[in-house]
Amino acid sequence: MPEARSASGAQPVMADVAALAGVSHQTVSRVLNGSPNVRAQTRERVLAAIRTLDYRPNTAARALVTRRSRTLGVISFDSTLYGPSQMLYGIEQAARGAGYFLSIASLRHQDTRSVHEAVDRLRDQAVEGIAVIASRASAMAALARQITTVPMVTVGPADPGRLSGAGVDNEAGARAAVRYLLDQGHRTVHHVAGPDDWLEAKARQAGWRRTLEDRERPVPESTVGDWSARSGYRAALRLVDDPRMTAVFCANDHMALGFVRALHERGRRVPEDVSVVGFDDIPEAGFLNPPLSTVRQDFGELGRRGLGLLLHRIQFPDSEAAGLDGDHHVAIVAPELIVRASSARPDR
Amino acid sequence: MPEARSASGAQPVMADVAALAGVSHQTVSRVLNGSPNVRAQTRERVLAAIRTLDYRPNTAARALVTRRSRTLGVISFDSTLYGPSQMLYGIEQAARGAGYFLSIASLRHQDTRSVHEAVDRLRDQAVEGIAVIASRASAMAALARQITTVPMVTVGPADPGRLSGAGVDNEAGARAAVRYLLDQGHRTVHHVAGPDDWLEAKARQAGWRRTLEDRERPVPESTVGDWSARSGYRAALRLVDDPRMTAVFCANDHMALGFVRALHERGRRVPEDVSVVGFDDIPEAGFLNPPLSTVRQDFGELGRRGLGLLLHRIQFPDSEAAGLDGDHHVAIVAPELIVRASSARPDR
DNA sequence: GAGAGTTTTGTTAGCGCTAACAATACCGTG
DNA sequence: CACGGTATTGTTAGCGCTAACAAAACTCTC
Repeated sequence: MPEARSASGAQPVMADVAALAGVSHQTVSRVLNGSPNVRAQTRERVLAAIRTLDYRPNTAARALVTRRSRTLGVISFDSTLYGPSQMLYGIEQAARGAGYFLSIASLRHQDTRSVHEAVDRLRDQAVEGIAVIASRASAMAALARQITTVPMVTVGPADPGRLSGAGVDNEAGARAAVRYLLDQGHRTVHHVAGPDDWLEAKARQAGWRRTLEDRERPVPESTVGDWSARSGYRAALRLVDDPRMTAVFCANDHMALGFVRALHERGRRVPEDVSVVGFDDIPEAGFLNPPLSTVRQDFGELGRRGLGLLLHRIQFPDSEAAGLDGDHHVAIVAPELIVRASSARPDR
Repeated sequence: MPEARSASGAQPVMADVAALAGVSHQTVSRVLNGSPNVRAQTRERVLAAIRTLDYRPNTAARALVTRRSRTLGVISFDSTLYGPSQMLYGIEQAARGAGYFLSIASLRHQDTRSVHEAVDRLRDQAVEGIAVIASRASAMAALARQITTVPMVTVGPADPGRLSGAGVDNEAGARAAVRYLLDQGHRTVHHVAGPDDWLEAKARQAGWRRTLEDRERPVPESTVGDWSARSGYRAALRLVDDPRMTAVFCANDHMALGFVRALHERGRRVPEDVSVVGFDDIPEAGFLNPPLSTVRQDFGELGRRGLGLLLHRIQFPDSEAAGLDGDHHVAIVAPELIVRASSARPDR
């Protein structure tokens, strides 16, 4: 006979299901957890009872006894950038596919303290792993220093030597962009870099610089922006009067479009007078005025790959045993140059 | 004397802290939960022990006994749109401020089944409330129909009569844009709408249409896009040869920029030949070619307001007692017209 | 059809915490 | 200094579940 509780309005518990199905609660648990040692007929009865009561196992009770929260955490940033939200989506998909819940902690600042707070917040939640969509060298360093038993990966820039993670080969992307511009016949290529402290910015700048050096071209001073269209606009105002500037590689698309805008205002045509190449391939890049040549990164894939790495690490904790200097697995995703109308041969 | 466990490498538990501080575990619990009836000196001893052991309360155990998960859920969508990620960020901030964890469930499709799956997923996690960043009328209807004891709010479009939520007054924004264009001297205003099924799209279209009707202007057939720059581009190709088209109101900025691009390709100047106004005010809107006039919405504020509503609902469950047709609280955020260079008086 | 092996099911304990109550310590008063 | 009241601390039970073991119910063999 069913327990008294079963009729009440409260959430049904396992005992209610057991009573309705005429079995012990342990048998219900076995059905729920896919134990093979349950008679098919019994399983059916239990499943029917579960449906009847619309029973849902209590996650907290389960987590308490199994010591597994089945939750992963993501640390992300306030950002109007296109990339992070795409990566988050990729991560969410992968987490769901693997049967994990996903909890997020976003940061206003990428400083050490905010990062620690976010990690603490997720640890309080007993997440089994953390994916970090971070990019500031300082933030990454803070993470690497924070001793934690929770597996962690980074998603975004490839940062070999610190934490494992999935990253785009930013340097290769930058090289491809610069090489292409030089091949078009430009004497050299100017650069609008991202903020100093960002790994992506550094890698893209390094790729730009090395390509010029390899080909023995003059290396103009690079300008630093903050990823925003506004900062690209400002950078252009500083460079626009230099007649030797015929090609610019901007560290992201938003700065590139701001750059283009300023050139336009000052009467320098794109691409006839100046070629501009961006980075990211935001969805609207092909519909800007003019359509923007850029380097495409597959952010969704990045998120999925990063999460794959994290899951692996959760499953085989020993793979991290090597420690901080060990072989951190880094999944490198190759970027792809997309040529559109904002770049061309120099017009002379 | 400390329990045997305390020396082991495992996570410390409350009993370990109690042993170290020389009190009962209940006193530790009291300190943790801010009970006033603890002697200051005792509290200090306990806090010291907590720090020494780096103790963190077990969320699962807590949730099990209190029946509160201290977790909220967000349902969001795969989207390259600027709005959703901003709203998510606003929500996260507000949730953190209120001491809640935030769990996300994203959807590939906005169909009924996906929506139900997402809700189930969050319910499995025992979230105390759900914020939905949704916009499809069908998805919203599915939500409203899904009987759940979990409080729910929507964030994004104002949808009075169904679920409570925070929304932008899209119709007012559209009216402002159209009124402005008419005031500039345009005979009428064309419209590129968002997808049929989206509430924002409907509201903006309604605002556009009514404003024209109020002023007894001809109402051109509107074109439907999918929010993407590409669809704006295509819409423009269909309209570009109509010489009577001198002003266009696009339902979002991405379509607007695609629209501008197509006009440019076909040799129609913006704003001299055609004025274009968008909606959203994406951060780069001011740096497009030409800078885009648009209607600004404060997505972050929207997220915060929505979450505020949700928290209220969690605290006072009765406020929803009115049922589906009752007084749903809707926080309306007013949008703001931003005039830039993509719009002007008709040039004739 | 008895015995050994294999499924299938049931019973018990306990995960780490808070709620409820019980017990003590402390306070000022008459 | 005994007393009632209050502030502080301790004890016990149980949240809903799974793990470990125990018991029962089937097999199959000879």
